[in-house]
Amino acid sequence: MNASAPGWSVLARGEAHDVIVIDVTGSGVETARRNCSFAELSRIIVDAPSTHRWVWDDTPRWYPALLDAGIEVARCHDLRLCHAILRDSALVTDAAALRDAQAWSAPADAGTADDALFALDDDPRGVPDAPEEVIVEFARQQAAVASACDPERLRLLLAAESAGALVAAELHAAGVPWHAPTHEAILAETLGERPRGTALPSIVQSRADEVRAALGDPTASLDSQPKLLRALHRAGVPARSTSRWELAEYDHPAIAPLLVYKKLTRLLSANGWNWLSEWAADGRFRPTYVPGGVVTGRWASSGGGALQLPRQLRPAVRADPDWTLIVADVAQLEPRVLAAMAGDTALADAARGTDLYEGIVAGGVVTTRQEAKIALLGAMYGATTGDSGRLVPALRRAYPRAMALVDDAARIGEEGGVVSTWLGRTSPPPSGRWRALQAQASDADAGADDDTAARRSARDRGRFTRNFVVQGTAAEWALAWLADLRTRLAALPDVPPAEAAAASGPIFSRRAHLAFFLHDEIIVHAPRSQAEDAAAIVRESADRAARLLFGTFPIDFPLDLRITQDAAKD
DNA sequence: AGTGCCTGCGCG
DNA sequence: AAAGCGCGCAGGCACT
Repeated sequence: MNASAPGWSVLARGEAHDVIVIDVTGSGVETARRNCSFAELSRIIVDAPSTHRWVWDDTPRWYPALLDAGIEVARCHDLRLCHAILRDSALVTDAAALRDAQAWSAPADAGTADDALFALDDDPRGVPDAPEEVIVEFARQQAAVASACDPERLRLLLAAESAGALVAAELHAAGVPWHAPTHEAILAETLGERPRGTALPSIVQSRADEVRAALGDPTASLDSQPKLLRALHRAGVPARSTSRWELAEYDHPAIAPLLVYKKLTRLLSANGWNWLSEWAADGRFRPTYVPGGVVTGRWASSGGGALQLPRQLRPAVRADPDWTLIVADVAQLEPRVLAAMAGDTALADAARGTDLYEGIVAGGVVTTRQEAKIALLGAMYGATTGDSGRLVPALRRAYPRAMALVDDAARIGEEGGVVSTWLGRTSPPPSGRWRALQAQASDADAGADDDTAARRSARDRGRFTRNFVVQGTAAEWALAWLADLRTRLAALPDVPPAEAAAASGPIFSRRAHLAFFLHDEIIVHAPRSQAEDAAAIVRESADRAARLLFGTFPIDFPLDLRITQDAAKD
């Protein structure tokens, strides 16, 4: 390889455990091919310029092993993720070849995360990794991009999505610094001392006793929804469900301790001592992130409930000694994205300060911040009734362009069409079942029930496509933020070995690194000496993401950012 | 014993 | 059953 020329290399798996490195031009023309060992591959990657792009079937099958060996990859093209985008994108004029290549439509498989590359058993349930198939798929994708009506946007999306795959692997490798003693203290204070065996912690048991006493039913089951419902009925509480919101409606002495009991058992079962020993025993919480796991382009996760960490446990996210956390989230990401997409300067004006909702109040559209918030959420989610639905018309008058964008997306969805994000991720077409339901309702002999069901499913789909364009574009903004952030953090110098945070692994123990990501929020774990630099990078990356997506349109994405020891909200 | 659905609740 | 989007997970339960 000519180390000075930015380029592309396709990586594939050869016989036994060797790797086939195929140098290609950006348009997919093959220029050189060779076999190598893992050690040789590591050397090739380290020696390549940072602009070189590594093309591979599936990031979780390559990158974890490289990270373990201390090798970082600057740029990649993840064929599985990009296939899914290109196959469905409305920007692509001819996706037939991609749709025919069904082997590339394998869903993300968390089981490939830790083992697949160089594993002894090769039972790849995922996408193909043989050289010929990988090369052909790459060529298909390059052709699809070239044929698109806006190739640059798609290239941006594919690069961002692939960078996200790298970030996901890095987040897993580095982990969230987790302070078990703090977690245990929260559990002890909230639930009571950890019991032996299967007994309930003392405070949980006390609340259960109170509920049963108030019900006059010493054997009432509190954990089985149907049994609890019957016990409530016997005690004169005619609830139809056992959800918190409904139970709170009733005035009965069992309700208050029951609501507490439910809250405590939730903490116990979701993030109790078992969770701690299973997921954070070594001082790091390492969830498996699943880039592209949500149709809108958001990430999903599997294992440990990474995307549901209760705020209550945030204090347990704590920097290592001599390190700090930079905790940053975007204020009102989705409405800002909507303003920019729609070119709605009135909404962008409202967003000018730090609080978009206050901006809407200041514009006289509604009278309180709370109203502004539920109105805007209602507009993006498709609320039609209640407080939210009532306030939406005021928004429609004040911000006609933004509202037209989401209203159009909803109408298209109701009619069975597809909608796209800013960079070209396109919603899936309606299912056969959905189309059949609509067709049935328009039959001459359709009954009123058919009609009702069809209208309802049409509106359901409209709310989905309405939200898709906003949620999906917000996810693109977040990917752009992450991509720039990881690159710039990677350029920070290593700190002296004495300051290393050993649990973060061979790469991330020595400099600031991403530790957590959740839709519109990131946590960076940084040596104290790098905290200010890293925080500046976090802010600058947000600005660069805004410009990358929306150019000169006057919208900003202010961060709530703090440099702290732990992630508790202060 | 394994599966798949339902309810409920955590997160954005 | 929080009006309205997107998720994951635990526990119970009905089914095979």
